[in-house]
Amino acid sequence: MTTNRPARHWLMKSEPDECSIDDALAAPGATVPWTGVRNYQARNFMRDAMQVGDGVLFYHSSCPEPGIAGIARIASGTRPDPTQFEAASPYFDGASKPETPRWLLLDVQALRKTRLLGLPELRANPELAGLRILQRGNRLSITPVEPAEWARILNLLGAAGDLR
DNA sequence: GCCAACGTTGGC
DNA sequence: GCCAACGTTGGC
Repeated sequence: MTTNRPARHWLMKSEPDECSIDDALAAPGATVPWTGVRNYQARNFMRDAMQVGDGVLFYHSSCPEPGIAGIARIASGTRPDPTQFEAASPYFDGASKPETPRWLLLDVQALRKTRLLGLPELRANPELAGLRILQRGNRLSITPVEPAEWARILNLLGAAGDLR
């Protein structure tokens, strides 16, 4: 309805035990379905704001060295996350019905692995002080990244040349 | 393993 | 609709 796009860049958390940047790169087409989002705010980002081609910072969380581990892109629109209907899945949601799926996913295509840009280094950059991931108590698994933040991070990763 | 912070649930 | 209790997240 509006032509405004609030964000073109995102940070997406993944536990490397579940899906690391290496796992994503090794997947067919380097593309993985982003299963397991069970938070309404994150779901709404996928549903309402994220578009094919948007840039993604691939973040490793809940691991010995949390931080940005790679660059990816949004590779599809949303569709229902099948794991919500699988009783054996840790992501099972018995309250969600196939006629009205509650949870969505989209495909994420890994573009490249980077050096690990860890939290201490992120915090050391005043330009990145506004990063949602650095805010106290932030738990959102998908957060928007401002254009200046994206540019700064790609710079730190030495990837500014070949990726917008 | 700890614990602060947050989201969700459910009784009222 | 309030809010306490509970479960989860995630860095340390």
